[in-house]
Amino acid sequence: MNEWPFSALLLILSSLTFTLTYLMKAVNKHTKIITAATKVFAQKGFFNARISDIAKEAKVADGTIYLYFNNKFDILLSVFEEEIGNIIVQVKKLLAEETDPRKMLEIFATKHLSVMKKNKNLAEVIQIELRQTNKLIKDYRNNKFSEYVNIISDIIKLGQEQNIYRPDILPGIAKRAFFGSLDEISRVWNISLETNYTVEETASQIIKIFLSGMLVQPKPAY
Amino acid sequence: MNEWPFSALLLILSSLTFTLTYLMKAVNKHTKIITAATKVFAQKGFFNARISDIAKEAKVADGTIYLYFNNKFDILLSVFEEEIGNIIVQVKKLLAEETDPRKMLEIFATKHLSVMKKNKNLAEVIQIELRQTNKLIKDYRNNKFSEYVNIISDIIKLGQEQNIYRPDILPGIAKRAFFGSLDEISRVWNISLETNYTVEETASQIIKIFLSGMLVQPKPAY
DNA sequence: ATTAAATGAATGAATGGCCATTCAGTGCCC
DNA sequence: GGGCACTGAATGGCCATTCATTCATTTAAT
Repeated sequence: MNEWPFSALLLILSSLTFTLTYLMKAVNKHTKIITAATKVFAQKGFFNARISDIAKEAKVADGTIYLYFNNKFDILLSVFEEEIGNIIVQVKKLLAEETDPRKMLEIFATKHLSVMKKNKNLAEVIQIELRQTNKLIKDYRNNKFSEYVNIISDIIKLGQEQNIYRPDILPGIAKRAFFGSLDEISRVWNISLETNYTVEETASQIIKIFLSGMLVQPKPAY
Repeated sequence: MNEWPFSALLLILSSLTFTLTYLMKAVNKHTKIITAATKVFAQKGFFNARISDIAKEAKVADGTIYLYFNNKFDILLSVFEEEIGNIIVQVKKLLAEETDPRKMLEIFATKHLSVMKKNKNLAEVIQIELRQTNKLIKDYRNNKFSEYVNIISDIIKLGQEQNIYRPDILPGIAKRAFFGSLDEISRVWNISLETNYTVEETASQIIKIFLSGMLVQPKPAY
């Protein structure tokens, strides 16, 4: 009776400690492996990356990786889902504070370019490895990638409802064009050694083109 | 004296036959292997493609491939150089007959999309494998790919000289945006099973966006 | 004209290296 | 002392590349 609360406390503490330790360790290892894998995949490409490279980078044993992932391919998928998920959350948060569809597109472009410029490893994984993968998965999996790109078409539809964007623009095509532009630009940033335009300059050019077009004013009929 | 012309004829015929046979065989094998490799790479990806797959597809022995190519990677490069070279020639020929920079962009878009739609194997090799590869080669090799994309910026510069395109558009960025749009669209065509917009519809949308922008008329200041 | 080397293209089975995955073992914590 | 995360050496399969051999064609010799 006297000791019961104490031992209960101990029990709770102990279980709590255990749980925390377990989770922390698990999360840390998991995260460490994901981070390491992102880096290694980006540097060597998926097929040239060795499990032992990832293990070394993450400072775990080769075998440990198989305690957290089923196989090499599974690592790639996890890298992607996790990383693009983060970006989606960030972008949506930024967009929630803006109502002008013109500004919203600019926010998307700026965010995309700055993330890709800052995190070249991630950028390379998304641009190259993801595509490899998509090809295998095709439409079988309704992936995060679609969710990401659909943010663009949602903005365009919103702008059309507000009579800001032309109704004859097909959002399904325009979203591809817009994303493709950003993707190609960040792809080139990643492979070229030269210093480049800033994120802001580039986003501004892209917005200029997509909102107003390349023709001089006043517009000739075309 | 009597027989000389005849034997000379024979000699010519024989040497001709020899040359033709030799060349035909060589060209055929080389071409057959390239064609087979394009198909196999597109279906399985570079790293999953087996030399034996290519050999089987080309109906030659595994070893034969090494009489024409140094190694697997060399095959990939050859596939690319050869195929994109063809496209460049075709596009340049089409463009030579047009002087309006607006029409020229449309021609480029239409040609690119139709080639990529028609030849899905090639499209996949270019879109995915080439990028894999570019990453390894980086700027070490001044490749055909640059030549291809620079066609776009040349058109834009031409248009700027003629005061048709806005001078504040940076051709180096715009070319990436334009190519990226086309590339992303044809990439999606390739992985999705649904029937899509036609080449003409799509090219028209792209041109609409890049020439006049997505904003409604009259343009609000932005 | 016929036969006998010689050339070299083509073959495909064998080699050898690489590496994803496994699993028997270690040590830690309860 | 047993359960657990973790380890890393060993395994086994795969596949690019090689090379001894076959086959077809040309050249040379008689």
